[in-house]
Amino acid sequence: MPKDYSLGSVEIKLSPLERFAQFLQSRGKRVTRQRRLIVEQVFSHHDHFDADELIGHLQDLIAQRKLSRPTVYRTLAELTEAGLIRKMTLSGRGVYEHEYGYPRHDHLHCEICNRLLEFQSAELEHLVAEVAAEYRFHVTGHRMFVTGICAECRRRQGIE
Amino acid sequence: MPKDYSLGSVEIKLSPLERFAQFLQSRGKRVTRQRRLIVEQVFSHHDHFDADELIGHLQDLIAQRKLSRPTVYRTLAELTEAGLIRKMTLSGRGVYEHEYGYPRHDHLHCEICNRLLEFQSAELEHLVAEVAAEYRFHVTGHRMFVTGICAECRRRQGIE
DNA sequence: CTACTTGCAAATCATTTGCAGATGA
DNA sequence: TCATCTGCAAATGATTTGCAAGTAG
Repeated sequence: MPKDYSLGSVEIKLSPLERFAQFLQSRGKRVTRQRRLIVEQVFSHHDHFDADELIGHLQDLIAQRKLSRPTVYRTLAELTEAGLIRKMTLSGRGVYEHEYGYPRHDHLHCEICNRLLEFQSAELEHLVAEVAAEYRFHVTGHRMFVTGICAECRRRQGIE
Repeated sequence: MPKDYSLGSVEIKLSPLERFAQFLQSRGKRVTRQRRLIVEQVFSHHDHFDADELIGHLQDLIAQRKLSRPTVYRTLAELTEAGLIRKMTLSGRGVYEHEYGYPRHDHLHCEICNRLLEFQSAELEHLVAEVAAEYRFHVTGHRMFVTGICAECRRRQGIE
């Protein structure tokens, strides 16, 4: 029987915005219009994104000067600190994904379409623990990227 | 019996410089004094390094204008392309390690001392293959980073 | 009120590039 | 010879910062 590497979701008690508000409050920071707008856009759909893509989605607001590029960067950093999103670096630029409400997972990165597929593996977690024990290393996290070509791109390449 | 995650070395028939010369030739490129100096420094000891550290070691030569910063970057790119070294990105900046003459491995990254420990795991390779098969993903490589605190730093922290 | 925020413009910082002179095969 | 290289200075591009004006609590 093949194992299931797919992802479900994790139950959450607060909306991302509520959770962020909580974080901000605990830091003596304020819930501003800009921060609200950004959180809403970020959590409007589950996807990996970089700062430019996010800014692209917020283009209108930026054109109307309701929001600026630096504020987007500042807020992304806060969301990361708050644990709402997770930041990784792909070929030099920051890439983000939801952390709040999503289970821990790792990635398959397609070199052709640049997409990130997610998978979960209990064995991997176990293996990490085993290696760490051997090195007397205290694990706080891990990040695994498998690079290659996804099924779709392989098919497409086969055709072309 | 605990498993062995440590690394040996891989037998090589050519010195890094010879191998690089071969690569350069195949590309119609030249073996210059600068490229020689850089390869020699890079392979003078097994370690992880970034461009600045390497440039630091070559400081004298740079001061004497026998070598320049852009040439170091250019040569690092060529060495990577040649498969002599492997490039990774750690918090935004490029970090390199020997690939030629060293077995495939993954890393434990200490958040305190910033050191990279290497480990090898056949199980990990196997796991990657298994997950990839499930996704019909064609693997070309993988990169795994376990982050945490190394034994030395834990001891030091325990003391302080 | 007033400390935290923001937009703007300018600064950073690692890395890259254009180009005229230098050099390896 | 002469195409490839190199150093220099300047460009890049993502991200960050200083600062005066705006605003949440």
